[in-house]
Amino acid sequence: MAARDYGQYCGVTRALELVGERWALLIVRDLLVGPRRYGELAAGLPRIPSNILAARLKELQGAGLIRRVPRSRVIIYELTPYGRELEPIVLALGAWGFKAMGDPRAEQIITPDSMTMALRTAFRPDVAASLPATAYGARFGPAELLVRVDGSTLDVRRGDGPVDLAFAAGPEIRRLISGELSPDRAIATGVVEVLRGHGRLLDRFANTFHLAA
Amino acid sequence: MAARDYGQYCGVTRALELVGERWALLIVRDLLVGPRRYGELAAGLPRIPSNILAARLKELQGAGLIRRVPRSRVIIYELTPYGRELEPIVLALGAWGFKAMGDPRAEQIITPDSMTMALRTAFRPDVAASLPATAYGARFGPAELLVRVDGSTLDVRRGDGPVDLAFAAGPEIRRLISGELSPDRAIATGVVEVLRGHGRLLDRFANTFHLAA
DNA sequence: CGGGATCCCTTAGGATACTG
DNA sequence: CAGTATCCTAAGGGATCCCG
Repeated sequence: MAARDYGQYCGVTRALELVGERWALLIVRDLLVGPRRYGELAAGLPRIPSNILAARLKELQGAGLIRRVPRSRVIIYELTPYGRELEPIVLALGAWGFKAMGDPRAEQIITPDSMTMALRTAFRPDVAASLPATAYGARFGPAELLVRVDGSTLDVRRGDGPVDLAFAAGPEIRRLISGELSPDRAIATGVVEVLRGHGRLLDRFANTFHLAA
Repeated sequence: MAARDYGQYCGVTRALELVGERWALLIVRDLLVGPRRYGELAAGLPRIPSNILAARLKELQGAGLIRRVPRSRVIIYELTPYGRELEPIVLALGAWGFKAMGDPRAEQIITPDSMTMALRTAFRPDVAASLPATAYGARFGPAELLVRVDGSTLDVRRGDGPVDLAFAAGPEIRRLISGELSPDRAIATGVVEVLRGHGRLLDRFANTFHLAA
């Protein structure tokens, strides 16, 4: 239960003792999107063995990063304030790792929560502030996200709703975010399929969400 | 050799595949201080098995984070630009982990490189800019650091030199950095032992280096 | 002596099945 | 649905040895 320690009195080692174990930071990533039930976490991390998920949840709880809250017959896990302080770090790791993402391999999936965090990472509030409020419906495989940008604020949630532009895309969306692929070509090559609204709005999307590659 | 993957197409998972393995980020931490030889890395990470150190160095090299440079009969390891981009992340992890550091346990050590990174984490350039240039000689157990603050720049290196204030301290120095312990009381209780110069300068030190607990 | 490689053993982690 | 229990593999730990 006590995580393996590094034997050093150092902030970095302490941090790694708390969230350095395999899967731990991915659980945090998903909980940053919102409180989740055990089954939801398992669904968002399809390759995690259930015993490991259970063990990590206990460790994170013991470390004061998450709370286990019974809510009307079901149990939900949510981040404590201390756990939520990891948000900038997780986002920074996402931006850093983004640069090393090659092309997607067949077995690699995109989950709603990971995509939500990716959008948060790529969001450019200053750019968004100068654009009209826009709602996007983004479908990535089975994940349907409602992305609302209003001024410099971003709200991403699951499900759909009234949107200005609805589109479907595969993992190749990465090349749109990185600027390797223009919105025009993304549509022309079928990387992005416009479902509703005018394709021109994909320009706005690409301007609002951008990450260096 | 290929790190175990998470099966997700996501920046965070990619980052963890590159630096999420045990010890990896600590190697990066030490290399952020400067290029190091194999033996120096091993000395700074006393509990790492040598086969693991060798394996991590190969993985980090394969991932393009570090370079293996032969230099006049010896081999040194240094970060690539991509590896150096981890600096803000490592510092942020250090600051976050700092809050969860309890009191030091007997077997926990302080290494020169970890202390250097801790000072970088705690450094407040804006505060320093309004103070006179100052050189500190800080001894933490066996580690002797020369800490030079000039305007908003910080330079930490090993060894000593001409300083305005020289002091020795144990791991309890943490409580000075966090503000739990005033400089006066740090000296009075023996947490900090002034070796040279005027103890008043410890005020300046505590103002220059501060981390929330 | 620096820079590893090898051996053996322990334990975390993965796959799967099972239970309150 | 929310986890345990079990079994097995592979990564990590510790010591020692090797090679240029």
